[in-house]
Amino acid sequence: MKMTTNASGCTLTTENPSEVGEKKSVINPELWLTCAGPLVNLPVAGTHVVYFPQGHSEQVAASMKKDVDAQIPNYPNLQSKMLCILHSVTLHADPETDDVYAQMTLQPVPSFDKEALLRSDLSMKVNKPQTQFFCKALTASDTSTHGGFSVPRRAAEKIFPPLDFSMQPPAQELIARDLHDTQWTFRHIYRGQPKRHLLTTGWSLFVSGKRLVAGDSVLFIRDENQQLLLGIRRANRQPTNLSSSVLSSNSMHIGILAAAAHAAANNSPFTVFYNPRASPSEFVIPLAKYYKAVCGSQISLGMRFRMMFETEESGTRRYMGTITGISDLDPVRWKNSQWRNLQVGWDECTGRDRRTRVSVWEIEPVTAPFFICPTPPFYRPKRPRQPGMPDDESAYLDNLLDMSNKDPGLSLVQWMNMQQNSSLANPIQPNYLSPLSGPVLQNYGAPQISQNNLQFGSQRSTMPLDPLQKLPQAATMSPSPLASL
Amino acid sequence: MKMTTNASGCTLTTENPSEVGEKKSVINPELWLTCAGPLVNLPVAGTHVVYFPQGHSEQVAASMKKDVDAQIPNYPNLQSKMLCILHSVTLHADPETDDVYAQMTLQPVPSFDKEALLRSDLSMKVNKPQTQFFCKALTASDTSTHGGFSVPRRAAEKIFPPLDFSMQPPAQELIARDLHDTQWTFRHIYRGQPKRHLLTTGWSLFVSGKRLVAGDSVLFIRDENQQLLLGIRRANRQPTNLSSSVLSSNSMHIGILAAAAHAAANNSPFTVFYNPRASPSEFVIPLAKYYKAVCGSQISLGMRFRMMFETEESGTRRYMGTITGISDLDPVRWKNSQWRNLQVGWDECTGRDRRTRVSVWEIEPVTAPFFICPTPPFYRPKRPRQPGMPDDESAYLDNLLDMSNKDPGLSLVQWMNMQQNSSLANPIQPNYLSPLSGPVLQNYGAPQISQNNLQFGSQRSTMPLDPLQKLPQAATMSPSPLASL
DNA sequence: ATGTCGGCGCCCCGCCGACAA
DNA sequence: TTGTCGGCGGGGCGCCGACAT
Repeated sequence: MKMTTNASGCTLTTENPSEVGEKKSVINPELWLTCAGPLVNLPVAGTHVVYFPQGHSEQVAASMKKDVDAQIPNYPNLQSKMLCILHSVTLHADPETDDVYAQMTLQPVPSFDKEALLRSDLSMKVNKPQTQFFCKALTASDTSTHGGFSVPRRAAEKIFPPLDFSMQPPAQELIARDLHDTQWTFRHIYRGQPKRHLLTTGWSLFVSGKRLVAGDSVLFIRDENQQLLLGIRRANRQPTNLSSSVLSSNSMHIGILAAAAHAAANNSPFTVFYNPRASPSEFVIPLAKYYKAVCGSQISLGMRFRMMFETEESGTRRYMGTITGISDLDPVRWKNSQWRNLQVGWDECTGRDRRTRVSVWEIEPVTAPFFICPTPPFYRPKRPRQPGMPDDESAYLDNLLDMSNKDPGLSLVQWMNMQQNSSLANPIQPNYLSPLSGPVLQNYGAPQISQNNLQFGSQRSTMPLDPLQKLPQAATMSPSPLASL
Repeated sequence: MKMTTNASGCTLTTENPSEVGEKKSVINPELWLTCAGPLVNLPVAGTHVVYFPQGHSEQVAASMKKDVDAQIPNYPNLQSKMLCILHSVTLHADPETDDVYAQMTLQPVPSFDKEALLRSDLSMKVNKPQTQFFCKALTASDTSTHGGFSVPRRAAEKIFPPLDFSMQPPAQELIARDLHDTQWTFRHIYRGQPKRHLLTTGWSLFVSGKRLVAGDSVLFIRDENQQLLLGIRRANRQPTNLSSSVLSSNSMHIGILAAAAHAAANNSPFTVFYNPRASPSEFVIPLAKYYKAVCGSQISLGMRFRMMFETEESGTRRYMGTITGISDLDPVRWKNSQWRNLQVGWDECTGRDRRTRVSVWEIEPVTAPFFICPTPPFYRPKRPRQPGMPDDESAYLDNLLDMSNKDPGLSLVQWMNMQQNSSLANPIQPNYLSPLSGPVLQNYGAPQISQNNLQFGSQRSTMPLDPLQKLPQAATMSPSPLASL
């Protein structure tokens, strides 16, 4: 198994040749991430994550273009979320379609400690190397057999090696490798009236080889060795495998739930696949991201927030929205789940995916104006929190713990209670509770928390020692209540 | 849902447009069966079948090119076989690869009666319409862009409409439809020196459209309306979906077992997919086929048998073999399962698939010579059974019941006991037990059998009325023991 | 009987600048 | 700045019979 070590010292397992067969190539992580899109943030191997079976099931439903309707057995011991150690993350690309996906090995753990939270938070900072790239949606001319590919001027100047403009016309041979390490060669020429950058010879082979059509996107990046890499993103989000021909949609959903339930009961490892472009929402969330979102924010009806969306050109853009409801997405199967339990409205059209439900860790709360939120419980004169603004890292971490130790805002218990008890009639009047009880992270005496049924995962098995961490057995903290409370 | 009724009055559900999407075409059953191969025998909707989760799991493993190795939770209440009603059979073809597969809806039932057995036996006789067809493996010349398709002389004369030989050269336009009802047109010409049948114009579009390579096969059939249909069979049995990118192999296996266990516990319907060309063995067996094989034959070490194999040209051929062992394929997970529990050796090379393990219903026992089988328990002077020989139907059915009522040979209980108790040291000496007890089918007083744990499926739930059958509630018979005895 | 190849006609792939949006 | 098109040259697709097996 090949490991790459990034700047932070965290390891990212990229490919397991023994499992994929004779394939010897290693997926380039930068290229994989660029293909996955600007919003995808893979958790780092060795850190703690929160796994949502409901979201996992949702991704399969999206891949199959089918609802989760059929009768699926209840797994009463299966939580709506599971605290896990992420043992490995391997990057893959479908050899037929070039669709990127990740394979993650998770192992449920009953609780986490301070260091795990710190490590998770640290890992979130170093995940995305900001590689130089460009991404263009293919036009009808680009994909027709009549001609080549028209390269946007800025893109060519930023990514491609500089041309020798003493030549007439200036031209060079470009060699780029895709996710499977296949080489593609193109003739890059600067000609025409007015002058423009074009890819000619070799381009049609690429289009037909990848079966690209107008609307699909192609992207080029330069890695740290100045090597040219290229990837594709298909436009039509229609699932190719309408019916799986191997397993019924029902069996797939059952398989996911049963595998998770079995792993939870035995604290044993299990494997999931994450397809970034199949479904809009991630279902394996870094612990720190989850923790900060759930413990660090007040969620209330009428609350204003911002959220990131992907633009056509693979950029990001924030849209403003308002929380219009807090309710279970599936009150029958997943009661009191935090998975997409916020109903939202948007100030403007958010493009293709009009999401009406999001999870709390997907949004950035905006400090409410005084007439809506007269006593902001998060107001700190000395260190105001600006969600979404990059801070000095040490200050940020300090802030994270500071928040937990001194001013946790709503505890999770309060928040969950609020969810259950609040009447959702008035969308303007905020109906959160003011912070009353002590901070969660000060509860170092774990037993009483355990009695209160506040642990992640299964209660009947004792916590196995995490093989990846040799931490002193400090006090464990369990700030999250069970959804089945 | 479109239903077609064949000669016997049995219905075969062919396609469910609402589930596949906007696709309105109905899969032609004859074409589907021809593509599936001569050995495939689909059970008929409305009849009883025996479902083997182990075989189902095996097919998924073959599709994924992966062993069933990972830790899979035990389902102690899941039998190695389940008696089911087959509610529906819908035929499908992968839109990308044209691979044929069938979707079956099964519902566990605890027992069956005499009429169910008769209906199952009847349904086996009417399944295969012997359509006229030809099948040719494509040569390098057939698939190259240099030329067209060379049609074997006999094939063209048998399947294609006759040419007008007054023309110079004789030629016509052929229109054939594939499994998706897509029309393909070819120029059929009789020319060259020596004269031969060729498909020219249109052929290369077909080859590139289906992505055929040398070694793949193409087949043409004429349906009852004299319409030309065509299908393909790919040569390389390498699974296209090496890694599923949606579900881990482990979750798939768990999904199969959990779905079957849930259905068995609740006597509720569940759905399976059967890929005829992914794995060599069927895992949904008509009840009568299973019953005749298990109750109608003696199985012993050293026993001689014949078995059908598919030839290169989509024909059938029998190979002779010897039973060299009787043992569990998976003694840990599937103890005392009848799934491929016979180890066999072959007299000659059986071609590509050298199967070393088969199930008893896959073979045709050959009456052993006297020096090996001194007291053949099946010897009936008045009506000797000739396995594999087509009999008069009424006589055959009579024989089936006759056998059950008067001379069942080994009862299943005896046979299972034999499996467990026999020492397998001597491969020549037959070590079966001689028939001792009375016939199973005479045990009409079901309760005592139920006490002996001889029922299919779950015991705790009562048998739900089969909605497809309005049979008089005759006495039920339960000849099969549980594998977990 | 049929797989492969040389010959060769012509279609269309693909490179070019001219426009226009 | 860049999407589309007419022009047009040449490579290869594809039809033919000649062989060989």
